[in-house]
Amino acid sequence: MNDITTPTAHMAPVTLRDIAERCQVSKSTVAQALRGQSRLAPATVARVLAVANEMGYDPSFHEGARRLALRKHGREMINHLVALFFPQEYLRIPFFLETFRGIADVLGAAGFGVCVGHVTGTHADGSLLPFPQVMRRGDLDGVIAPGSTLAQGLLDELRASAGFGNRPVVSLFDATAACSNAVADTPGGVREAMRHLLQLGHRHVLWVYYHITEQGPAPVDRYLAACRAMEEFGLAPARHLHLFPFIAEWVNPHTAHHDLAELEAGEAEPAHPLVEYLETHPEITAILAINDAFALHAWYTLHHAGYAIPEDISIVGFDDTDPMRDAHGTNLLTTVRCPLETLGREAGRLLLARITGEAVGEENVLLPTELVVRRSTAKPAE
Amino acid sequence: MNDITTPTAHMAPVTLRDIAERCQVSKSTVAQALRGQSRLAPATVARVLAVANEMGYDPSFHEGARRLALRKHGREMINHLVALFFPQEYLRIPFFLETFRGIADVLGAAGFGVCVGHVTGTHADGSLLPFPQVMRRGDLDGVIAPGSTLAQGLLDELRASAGFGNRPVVSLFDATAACSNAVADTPGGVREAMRHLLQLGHRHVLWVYYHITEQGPAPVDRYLAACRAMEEFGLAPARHLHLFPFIAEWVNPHTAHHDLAELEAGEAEPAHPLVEYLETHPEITAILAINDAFALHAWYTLHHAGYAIPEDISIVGFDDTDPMRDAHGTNLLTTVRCPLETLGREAGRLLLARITGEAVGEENVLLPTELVVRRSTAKPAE
DNA sequence: CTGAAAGCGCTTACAG
DNA sequence: CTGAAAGCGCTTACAG
Repeated sequence: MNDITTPTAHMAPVTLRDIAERCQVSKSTVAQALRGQSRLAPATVARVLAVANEMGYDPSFHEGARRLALRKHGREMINHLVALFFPQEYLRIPFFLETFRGIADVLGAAGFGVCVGHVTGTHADGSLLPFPQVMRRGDLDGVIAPGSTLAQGLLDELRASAGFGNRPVVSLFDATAACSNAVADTPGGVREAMRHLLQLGHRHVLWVYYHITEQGPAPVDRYLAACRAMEEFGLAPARHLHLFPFIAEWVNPHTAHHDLAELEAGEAEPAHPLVEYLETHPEITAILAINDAFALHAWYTLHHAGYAIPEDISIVGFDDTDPMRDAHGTNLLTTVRCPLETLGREAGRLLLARITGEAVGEENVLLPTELVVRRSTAKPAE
Repeated sequence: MNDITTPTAHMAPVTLRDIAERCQVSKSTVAQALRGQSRLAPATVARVLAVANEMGYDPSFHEGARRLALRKHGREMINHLVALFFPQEYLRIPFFLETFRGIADVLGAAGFGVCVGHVTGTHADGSLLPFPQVMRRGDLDGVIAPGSTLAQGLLDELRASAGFGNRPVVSLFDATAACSNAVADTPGGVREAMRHLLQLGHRHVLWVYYHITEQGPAPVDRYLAACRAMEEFGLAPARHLHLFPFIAEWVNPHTAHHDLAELEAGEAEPAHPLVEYLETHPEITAILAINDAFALHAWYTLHHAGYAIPEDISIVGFDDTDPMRDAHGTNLLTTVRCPLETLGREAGRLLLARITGEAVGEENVLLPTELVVRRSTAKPAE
C-alpha cells in the first residue's frame, strides 16, 4: 500500500512566519505571544494575538511540528488520544457497551479522542492483527483495557514499545497489578445473591461458570465468594455448590434460542446437558449464572423441558443487562446489577488524572454492586 | 490544563543519524535505503537495513517528523486514523453496534485506528462539545458517520476545517449528497413488509414513525415505500395507512417496560395512547413499526390491554435486533433484517478505497434487506 | 523587551 | 552511487 499521496491543492495553512511578517516581529516573538508565558510587552502580545486570530491561525493543525520541537528539550505533549482495547466480540456484549459509553463521555468532555482497538482480531489467514499504526508511534496518551485483555500480554507489549513506555494504563472489570484499576465488586454481588438464595431456603445451588482454570472455575474470585457465602450458612461448598461449565453455543447467536421450537415439531430431541444434570441431581433447586445471557438460556431450556421458574428452580443472573420479560414487558430475572456506565466514567477519570499529572501513582476504584430481586427466585418447592 | 509534561527518563529512540553514524554513511543515504525507492548500491541498502533492524529503528515512532518534512514538497501521508461520529445514544442501540463491528473489523485489518466521536455530546452546562483535538488537526484520513449526523452540519464543519479539507467521508444508513454512501434498502424492506400484510388480508395498517418533518413522517423514504405498496394493492394510503408517532418514553430505559406490572396491582391505569387510538379505529388490524423496540413496546402494551398477537393485531418490527421471545426462547417477531455488519464493512471498504487512492469519486453501496416472517403476523380476524 | 540561532528528525532536490 | 544543503513549523536557550 502506498502511504503517500499528493493531495489536491490545499489552501496553505497559516504559520508563525505568516503572522510574524504581518506583525513585523520575529517568529520567536510570535511563538512566545501564542504560548502566553513570556515577558513580552503586553501591547505586542495583544497585537500578535489579534493578527493570529484574524488570519485564522490554527495551532492544533501544527501540533506535529510543536511536538518535534519540544523533544529537543526533553518535553512531551499531551496528544489527546487514548486507546480502548478489547476483544473483538465485546462489541456484541451489552455490559461492555454501557461501560464504553461512560468512558467515551468522560474522555470526550475532556477533548480526548478514544480509539478502539481489537486485541484478538485476526487476519483472514488466522494471523493476529498488529496494533493499528496510531497505537505504535507514541500517539497514545494512555490506554484502557479489560483486565483479561491486559493479562494476555497487552500490557507487556505496550510497556516494551518506545512509543508508549510507561504511560498510564487503566484496567477495567478485573484488577491487574502494575496499573490502575476500575472494577465493580462482583464478588460482593455473588455473595449477596447466594445469601438471598440461602435465606429463601435453597441448600444445593448450581454454579454456572465460564471455564476451568488452574485456580478453579473462572472467574475465580466470584466462585470463592459463592463458597464463602455458603460457609457462612454452615454449608460445605464441596457438597452444596455444584459446578456446571457454560457451553459456548448457548450465546452464539447462530445456535442459541433458534432450534427449540423447530425441534418441537420434529424428531426426538437430544437431552440438553443442563437438563440431564438436574435430573441426576434433584437436590439442586437454584441456579446462579455468571451472566444474564446464560441465565436466560438456562431458563428457556428448563422451561422447554417442563420445569417451572421459579417454582421448580430459582434462577439468578448477573449484570442486569439482558431482561427476561413476560408478556407485559416486565423483567422477571433476579440478577446483580453493576454500575457499568459509572465504571467507565471512573476508568476515564483515573486515566485523565494520570495523563494530566494530577495523579502520580496507580489508583484503584471499587464500585459496589447491587442484588435486584425479581420473580425468578422463590422458596424451593417442598 | 497544562498540556506539556516533562516525562520520566526515556531511553532515547533510534534516529536516522544513529544509523548513519554506525554505517559510516550520510543521513540521506539512510533515508533513501529505508524508503526503498532509490538508486543506491544494493550492498549499501542491505547494510543500512541490517543495522537499522539491529538497532531497533522504529519508523512509526518518527512519523511526525516525516509528515513535517513531506509537507515541504506538498505531499501528505496517510495517518491510519479515521473517525466514526455518531450521536451519543447510539452506543445503546444494537443495530449501530453490529455496524460498528463491521467498520472496526475492516479498518483494523488495514492497520487503521478508529476514533469514536460523539457529535451530540454536551458539557455539564449544556454547551456542545467541540471535536476532540485529534479530529481538528489533520490527523484524520477520513470519516464515517450516519447520514442524519452528517446532515446536521458535521460535513460542512469538517470541510471547512483546514485539518480535514476534502478528505473522504462515508455516510451510513442514510444516503447524503456530496459524499459516498453505504446504506441498506430499507424502503425495499418496508415494501416487502407491507405486501406481506396486505397479502394476508390486512387493509388498515398503523404506521409507527419517529416524528413528523416538513416532507412527511420520518424516515420519509420508508413512509413513501409503505404508501406505494398500498397503492399497488389499489388502496389509498390517505385512508388505509394510519399514522401514529412514536413516543420517546417507550424506549427510554428508565420508563419503558417498568410500570405495567406495578400498575396491575394499583389504582386505575391511564389509557395508553396507542390503545386509545386502536379502540377508536377498530378497522386497523396490523402495526408496522419503524424499529423492533417500538414493535416490542406496542406488543407489551396491547397484550396488557387484552389484545392477542397476532390474532387481534399483527405486528411487524424493523431491523431484527430486538427479539420478542416466548418462554422457549423462540423469537416471534416478524421483522425486516438489515445486513448491518456487512453494511459496516462496506462503509469501511469505501473509505479505505478513497484514502489509498484506489477509488477517486464518490461511490454508493445499497444492500438488500430481507423480510423475516415469524409468528407476530397472521390473517386478520373475521 | 525582542531577535538570531540551533535544532527536533525527517525528506527531497541538487551537486558531485 | 552518495552527501551536503535547505527546509517542514515549531520551540527554547541565549544574546543583545
